[in-house]
This record gives sequence, C-alpha cells and structure tokens, in this order.
Amino acid sequence: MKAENKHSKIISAATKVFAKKGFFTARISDIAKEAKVADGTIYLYFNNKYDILLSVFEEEVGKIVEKTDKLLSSEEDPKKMLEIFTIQHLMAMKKNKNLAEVIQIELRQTNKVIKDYRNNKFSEYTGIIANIIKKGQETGIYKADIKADIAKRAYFGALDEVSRVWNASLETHYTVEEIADQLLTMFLTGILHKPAENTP
Amino acid sequence: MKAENKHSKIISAATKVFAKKGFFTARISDIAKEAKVADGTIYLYFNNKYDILLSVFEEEVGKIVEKTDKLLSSEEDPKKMLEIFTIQHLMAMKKNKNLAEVIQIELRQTNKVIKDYRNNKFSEYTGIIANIIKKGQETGIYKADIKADIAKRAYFGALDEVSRVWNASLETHYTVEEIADQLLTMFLTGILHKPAENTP
Amino acid sequence: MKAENKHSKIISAATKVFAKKGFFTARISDIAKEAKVADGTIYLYFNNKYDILLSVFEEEVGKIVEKTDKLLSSEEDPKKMLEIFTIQHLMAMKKNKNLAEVIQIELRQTNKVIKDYRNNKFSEYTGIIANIIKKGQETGIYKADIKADIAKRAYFGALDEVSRVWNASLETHYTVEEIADQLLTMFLTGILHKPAENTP
Amino acid sequence: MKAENKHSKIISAATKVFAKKGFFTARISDIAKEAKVADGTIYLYFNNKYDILLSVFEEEVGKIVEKTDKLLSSEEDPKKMLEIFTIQHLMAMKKNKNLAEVIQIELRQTNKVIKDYRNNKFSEYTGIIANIIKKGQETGIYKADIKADIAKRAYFGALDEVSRVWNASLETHYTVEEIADQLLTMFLTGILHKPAENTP
DNA sequence: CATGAATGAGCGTTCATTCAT
DNA sequence: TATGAATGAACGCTCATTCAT
Repeated sequence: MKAENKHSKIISAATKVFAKKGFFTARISDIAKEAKVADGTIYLYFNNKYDILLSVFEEEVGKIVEKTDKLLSSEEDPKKMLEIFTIQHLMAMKKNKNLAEVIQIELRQTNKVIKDYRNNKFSEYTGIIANIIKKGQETGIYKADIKADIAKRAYFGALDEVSRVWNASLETHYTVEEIADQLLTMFLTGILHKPAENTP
Repeated sequence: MKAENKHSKIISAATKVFAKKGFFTARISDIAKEAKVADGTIYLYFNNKYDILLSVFEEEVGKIVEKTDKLLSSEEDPKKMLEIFTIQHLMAMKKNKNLAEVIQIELRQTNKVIKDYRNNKFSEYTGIIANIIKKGQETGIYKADIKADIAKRAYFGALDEVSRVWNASLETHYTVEEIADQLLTMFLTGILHKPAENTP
Repeated sequence: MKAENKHSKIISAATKVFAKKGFFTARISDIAKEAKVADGTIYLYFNNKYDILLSVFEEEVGKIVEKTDKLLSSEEDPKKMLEIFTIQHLMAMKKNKNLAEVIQIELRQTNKVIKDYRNNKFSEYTGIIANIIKKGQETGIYKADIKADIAKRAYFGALDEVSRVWNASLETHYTVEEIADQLLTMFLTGILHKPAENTP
Repeated sequence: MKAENKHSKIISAATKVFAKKGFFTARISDIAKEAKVADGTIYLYFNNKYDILLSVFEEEVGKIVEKTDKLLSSEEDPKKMLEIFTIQHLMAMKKNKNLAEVIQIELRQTNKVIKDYRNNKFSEYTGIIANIIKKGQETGIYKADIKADIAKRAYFGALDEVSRVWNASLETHYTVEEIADQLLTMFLTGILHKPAENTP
C-alpha cells in the first residue's frame, strides 16, 4: 500500500482523510500533511478539492471493479458469482474501511455537484450485479420477473448499509463469512421459512 | 404543506434546501430565503446549522415512525407487516423526496459529528424492521437462523438505495407498488427460481 | 437604591451590566433582563446603547458632583477640602464599584465616539480638584508654581487607578481611610522624608 | 518605524488602529488594510483578534520595561531613578501615542477577559516604581510609612492620566520636561508650600 | 406605554487556491 | 517539480434596533 509516487501518495492520503472527516470537513492541508507534501503540491496533480474526491472514488472503485471482474471471469454459475461478488465486496470494505466511507460520501453527498453518473466506475460496479442477475435469468435459475435494475440497487444498498457498521462507533462482531452467508441466504432464498409454499 | 408557524416553516424550508444542495453546501441564508424569514430568525428557533439538520431528521423520521407504528398496530401477520412497512416507506420517500435525501446526508455524512445513534429516531425506525423479523421468527414463518440485526440493516439499505433513484437525475419509471413487490419478493422468497431446491 | 420608575431602573441595571461585562460586551438584552423590562422598553427611554452609557455616566457622576459640592460648601481650608474630596471619592467608588468601572470604560474606551468633553459632568468633577488647588494657591498654602490643570489630572489619575483594585480579582486589604491617608500624604507633602531640605 | 516582517507590520498597524478606534470598534480588515496585508494573513501570525491586542500590549510594554530597566541600571539615587522613570514614561507615550491608548484600553476594558495579571509585562512595569520606592525607603530618603503598592498605583495612575491628554482632542501645550517636573514636584515634595510646617 | 418576535447589517474567522521563489 | 506564505471570498452567527400587537 506504500505509495511510490506523489499522485498515489496523495490519493491514499485523501482516502484516509475523507473517510475520517468527510469531504467537506476535510481540509486540503490535512491531506497534504497526511501525504507529507506541501499544500501547493496537491494542485500539481489535481485541479481542485473535488477532483481529488472524484479521483479517489474512480481509482479505488476502479481497482475493485477490476479485481471483481477478474474473480468472476472464471466462474459461470450465477449463484456462485453472486457469492463471489458479496464476499469480495465485504472484504474490500473491511480491508479498506476508509474507502467504504468515501463511497458513502461520494454517492450521497457530492453527487449533487456532478449529476451525470452514467459513465462512471460506480455504475460499472453495480452493473456487475445486474449482469449476474441477467445471466441467472437467462440460465433460468433466477426468477424471470425480477427487474435487474431494481435488484442491483437493492442488493448494493443492502451490502453498503451492512458495511457501514464497520465504521460506526460500535464494532460488529460478525465475520465477513457470516454476513455474506446471511445476505446470500436472504437474497437468494428469502427470509420465509418455506418460501415455496408462500407463492402457490 | 404550508407551515403555519415559523418553526415548521423553517423545518420544511431546510428539508428542501438540504435535499437540494446538501448540508455543507446549503447556506443559512438559503434556508431563510426559502422560509421567507430573516437569517437571524432561524436562530430564534435553532441553536445552529447542525441543529437544524438534526431537527429535520428527528422530527421527520419521528413522524414516519409514528405513522408506521400506527399502521402496523392493527396487523398481526409478519409477512403483511413487512409489506406495510415497505409500502409506507416508499410512499413516504416518494411524497417527501427531500426527506429521503436528508436521511442519506444525515446518516452518512454528518454522523461523524454526532457519534451516538443508539437513542434516536433512526434506530427506532430500523428497530421496527428488526421487530417484525423477530415476530416472524417466533411465529415460525421466518427462518430462525436469520440475524435480525443484520437483516434490518440489509433491508433498510435496500429500501434506502432504491429510494435514492427518485432524487437522482434519471427518474424511475416504476410505481411504488412495483418496487415494493420486487423488494418483498426478493426479501421474502429470494431471487432463486426454485429456492427450496437449492438448499436441500 | 430601589428604582421606582423605569428610567432609573434601567440606569442602575445598565450600570451593573456595563461594569460587569464592559460596554461592548454587554448586550441590551442583558440590561433589559437585569432591569426586568422588555428589550424594546429600553428604547422608550434611551435613543441607543451608547446613550445609555452616557446617561449612566452623566447621571451618576452628576450625583457625585452634587454630593461633593455640598460637602465642600461648608469648608474653607483647601487642605481639608482635598481630604474631603479624596475620602468622598474613594467611598463613592467603594460603595458603587460598578460605577467605578463605568467611569473607567467611559473615560478610556468610548471617548473615541464622543470627542468633546468640555461640557460634561466629568470635567465638572475634575474641575473641583482644580478649584481646590487654585484656592489653595490663592491663600498661599499650595505651591504657586503647580499647574492646576496638570495637578487635577494627576490626582484624579492616582485616585482612579487606586480605585481600580477594588474591581480587580485580588481584593485590596486597605480601608478607605488608609488609602486616603496615603494619597493625601503623597500629594500634600510628597514621599521625600525631609522634603523641606530638597527645595532650598 | 517601518516594519520589515509581517509580524511587526501587523503589530504596529494594530497598535495604530486599536488606538484610533478602540479594540471593539476596530475591525480585523482595518488592521489588515493598515498593515497592507490580506485579512487572512493576520491569522497566520495571531490566533484571534484578542491575541493581537495582547501581543501589542505585551510586546510594546515589554520594550518599555526593557528600556527603562537599562536606563535605571546605572543609577543608584532613588530620587534620580524616579525622575528617569517619569521622563522615560512620558517620552515613550508621547513618541508612541497609540501605545498610550492601547494601554488604557487593555488595562480597563479587556481585563474582563483575562483576569490574571500577576505575571505580565504591566505588572513588571509598575513593579519598577514599587522597587524604586522600596529602595528609597531602605536608604532612608523616602518616607518609611508610604505603602509601596499603593504608591506605585497612585503614581502610575497619575502618569497615565496625564498622558491621556496627548491623545484627546485638545492638545497639551506642555513639554515632557514641564510635565515631568510638575509630577516629580508633587510626588516628591507635595503640593504644600511649606510641607514641613504642616505636619508638626 | 410595554412587549418581544423579527429583522438584517456587520464581522471574525476559515480555507481552497495561487504564485513567487 | 516543489514549496508554503499569502490571499480574499465566503459564511455562520450575533445583537442593536424596530414595530405590530
């Protein structure tokens, strides 16, 4: 994780600072201090404060997208794929808690500044969920009447909110595997005890 | 929606402004202008900017909690209860899109300031989900191995993220009923086509 | 000291508040609360905040001037007159410590607003000292080469600065009589042990 | 008087502005404009507005204390020492009229904020007078029954009040030497024509 | 006369950004 | 490239003053 060049040093410093203080409360000087560069140096690599946030977001989410894509490339079973996605997401968020925070911030708070999110890494990321679902519907193992675009949001929202606890004051006592198991159980088979009997 | 007294006039103005611009970008003068009062008047009713946000959050979520509790009081079936909760939530968010935004902001961004969220309206609200699940587990219709505290977060996250679309640039073309149906299907019976056969 | 009418109730409240917090730090609402009237009521009796200060100053100093004049009217000996003035001043300041403060404030801080002090109560007051000195010079008991206008300032300054201690954090342990004795000794005979030998 | 670095440029600008308008009426932007720096620059050198006042006070009084100490170090005669102190004080106040004002303000108005004045430059300064008096009492030329702590206040008060005239609207027509002579005459030998005969 | 809710001008302070070195 | 001192626009908040009741 040790950054060799200034750009990535600033990115990881910003990730840390944004996560800790939030985008608006974070000061450029905080990031500079964390990255051990001068305030002015930051402006040699980024246009402005918001550009840093966007870069953090795109680059870090980009890495996750890349890694997730790679992990999924060798898997064909949509059920297994969702499992891989889930575990990979939770582990990434647990490993880089700061990033989990930045995603929260970027997604909710600052999308008021940049409105168009169609062509970004985040869309790519949730798109992976949608693709898994569609694939499952094509192979017939997922219900055909599930709307992939709603389901991708619902599942990402569930994952994201569950991840939020790691950064809250009270630490969760569940392991990644336990949480993944719970989420997959709910999402795949539902919480009903005998689901088959409920939709006669 | 027309507020008769200054306090509620400011609350609804703030809800609107916070939703539109976000907490940090919103200026007190924006809220004052929206509420058609002088800047100083706001400080006759609230201690500071953050107090306004907190009040918006607590009061509005409080109303929803109250309404939800009332709606659920006459229902005993945990499945129906979840349905009521879902529809009520989505309708509330659709009706007051600004509030949906403020919840997002408050929950993700500003909880860095106020850490302790155990005794607030939001906890009450997600607690309702947990209670529904526990009740269902007691009556045997919900799976006993589902952890209510994970499930409440997961389901709230799903609802919340799905609601977010109403305020994003691209409008959703689904009705409340369609979305509720999708979410309930997923959460109750899962997305697997024949879920019972998948856990032999 | 109990004020029967609003005007004097406000005056004494203002004296108290100005003394405690200083003119600029004092709020109109502080004075109103102390006087047990509404904020707006103050403006029925005074034009503005500064007018209150000026009124406090003029009225209270006026009272002292009046009292001092009366006390001095039955005395012809310039030495005794200075003694009377000294004791009277110290007693007034000790009795109404708030007023001592207000004089300090008014004299040093706010004379930047109202420049002309020739026709005010304070001039009258220090004028009394000048008159005592002149009278003493006419009767030959005070040195003829003392400039009355310098001496009046010097003596008032000495009195005033010595009075300041009553309001400072550390309380003085001297009585009015002790201090008066010290000041009169210094001012009348000097601090030199054998003063006569020093001006041969 | 031209300051080479920002810190001292701001100090002298602040001294000027505080003297002219008073601490509370002075705006940071006034000081900045006077010092020909941006408003924000001031906060690179001082914590807040009050810190500027305190710095002005401590630094400038510190200089005077230092200079006075030096001047007195080569003198043994308590009478000459008081003369040196007096002339030095009056000249310093005449030279830097602004400082005289700031001392007035700091001493009377703002000591409501900082209560403890025991360990500051001002105490050091009046302490010099006390020491001169004590020395004179030891050598027997000053009256033994004079209380040094009262006398130091009285004499400082006299000096200070006399200095105030230079900044008032009406200019004094006395020279430093004349005023010093008057004060020393009064304080050393008293105003009584034949003081020895008055205390038989 | 009395009230106190409402007003809005004013200011201390912060901090993203710039630029001379 | 890198620095960090300097900038100045921006804003939350205060409080003297007003005025409808």
